[in-house]
Amino acid sequence: MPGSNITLKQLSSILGVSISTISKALNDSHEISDVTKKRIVEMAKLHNYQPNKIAVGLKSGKTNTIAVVIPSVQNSFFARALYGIESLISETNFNIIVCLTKESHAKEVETFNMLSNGVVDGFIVAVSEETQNLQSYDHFTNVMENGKSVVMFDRVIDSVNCGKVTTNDFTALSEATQTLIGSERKHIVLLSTIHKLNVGKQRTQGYIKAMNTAGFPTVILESDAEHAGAVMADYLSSNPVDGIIGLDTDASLSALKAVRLSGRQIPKDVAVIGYVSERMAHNLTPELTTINQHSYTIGNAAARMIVESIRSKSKEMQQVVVSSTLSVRGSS
Amino acid sequence: MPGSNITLKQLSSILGVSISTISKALNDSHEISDVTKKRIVEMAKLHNYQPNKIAVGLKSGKTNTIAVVIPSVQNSFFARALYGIESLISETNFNIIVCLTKESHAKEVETFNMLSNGVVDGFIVAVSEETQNLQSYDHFTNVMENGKSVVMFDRVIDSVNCGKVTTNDFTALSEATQTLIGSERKHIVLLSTIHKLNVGKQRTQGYIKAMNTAGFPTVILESDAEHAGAVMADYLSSNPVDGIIGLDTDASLSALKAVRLSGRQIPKDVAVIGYVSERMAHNLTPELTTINQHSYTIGNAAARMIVESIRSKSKEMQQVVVSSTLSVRGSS
DNA sequence: CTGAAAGCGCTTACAG
DNA sequence: CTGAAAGCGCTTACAG
Repeated sequence: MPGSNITLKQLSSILGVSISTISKALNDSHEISDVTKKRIVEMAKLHNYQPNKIAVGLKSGKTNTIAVVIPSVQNSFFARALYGIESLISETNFNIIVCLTKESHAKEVETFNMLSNGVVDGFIVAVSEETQNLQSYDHFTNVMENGKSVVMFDRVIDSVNCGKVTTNDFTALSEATQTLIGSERKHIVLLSTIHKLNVGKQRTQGYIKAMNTAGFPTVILESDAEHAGAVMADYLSSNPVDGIIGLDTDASLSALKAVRLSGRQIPKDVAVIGYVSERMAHNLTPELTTINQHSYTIGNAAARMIVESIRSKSKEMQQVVVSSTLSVRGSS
Repeated sequence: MPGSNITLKQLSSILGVSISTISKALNDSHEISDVTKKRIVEMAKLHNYQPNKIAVGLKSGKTNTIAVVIPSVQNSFFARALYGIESLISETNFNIIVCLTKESHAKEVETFNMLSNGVVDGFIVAVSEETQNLQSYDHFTNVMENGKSVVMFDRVIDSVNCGKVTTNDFTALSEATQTLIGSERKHIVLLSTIHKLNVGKQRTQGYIKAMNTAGFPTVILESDAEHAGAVMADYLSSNPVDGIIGLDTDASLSALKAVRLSGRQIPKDVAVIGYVSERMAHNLTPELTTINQHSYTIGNAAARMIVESIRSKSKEMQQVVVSSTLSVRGSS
């Protein structure tokens, strides 16, 4: 079908029937007789008629589009969560617009303002680091006041009253720490490059709790991603260490490398547990024991929640927790 | 500002000025006097007026939205290419809709049909494996006939006359092979899990060319991702091998593992070159020599191309090649 | 310089 | 059962 897409108006002049009748027929209205319905549907198919979504959106006030606002897609957690979101959404009549904030508050605010009027029906968001630090949440409440649904996942703000999907970070870390303690480790170090994020704080608390319960001193090393390896190496050079927990991918990989360079054996001398993707865990030497966040499931749950929220227009906000699990491999 | 977004109509009744005047004032038309312009702009700001993008889109026939249709976002190449696309797009007044085909032809076709009428102005696409196999390209030509711009990257169809961003796969492989030959390797094996893709075929040709020139026999092992390790191990167990090139991430990781399990040393006994992300390359033991595709640059170029194409409405299609480079690390 | 009118492509009360 | 009219929120010729 060359040329631009055919419209109801054009169809109307072809068929000699009014636009309203055509619209109703194509939407299978009971008002229209089966005979004309059939005629219209056939002609529409012949001309490959596709309703203009923009026009439908303007009329209905719904766009069937959801914004996914996340810090990055390089991070395997977000990549896989996005996959989970997309998988669920693609089974509905919604589309997703993806916006990457790169941890910038300004970018996040701009995105919300840009999309809130007419472009999307709701937002799935993992809050940027900068927004968490600035504690500036007006862009969330503004769009909610304008009737848009909001669901946060992983990076969540307690004080904003929206849908939430999280993981049990506190418990996951406390259990992982207990596992190390159970295998006779005493000098367990925590390495983190995400101490500024709420998730990082939660995880750290879980570690502290388990260590306190066991009566062991806590050692918490915090650094940016670039220097994590050096920080770890430095500590290793003059302290006893028989266990390390990496709180995020950068910390985990840095820890492995630092131990390797120090000449110690994993897991004989030092056991390591970390956060990396399944695929990477399998390809490290030795394979890394990981805390698995089930990112796909988290994304899926967030998508399901926002679709339900938009469809039901209900104001009550759900909260879902997807538990992390420990996948024990060669490093512990 | 509680309640729903304010419209020109509401602004009009507040200010006692016609809708047309307000529209012109906000679009800074020279037709409007500075005095009223100022009054209107101030009031609009006070009420946090945001133009309804859907209405603007319907009127103008432009949506300022671009579809990015890719097989996956788990694959680090596509994740990083998407990052490159998003980075450029976010500096313009365009948005991106992301759709993941999971290598399914049906999903790809559905996406193009769904978005072609009114939702997006153009498509950036990396063609799915199934579409390449079926050689069924009508969904591309249809949207182009409807006036939408199309830019393909990485996964490209020669016979479709659209914008294209590719890499020099043939040359990159032939150079990588020559590098191994230059360091006295003779028995160089190619391992691939992407032999069904055009990129895979191109790369393989580059390898064959270099081996033929050197007068060495080619050995090409093809497998799905799941069995690549076993295929490689099997070959290693009864043949001389002093070099391996992995044509994709799965093949590269499988090759490393198979060599390791065979007890041979990398790079002393067997040199390995592969395709994995920079980050993963650094965290493998030994660090992997890689062919670096510059995915960010590729995504960036594709995004720039489609924005230019939409803005200029020109029909002439560009073709850009972003060269891959060899990053030599410990494995070769 | 300002405003009334038409129109983008639809849907949906309301008449007939 | 079919159609004319209004309207979603804008922009832009065209009048005045």
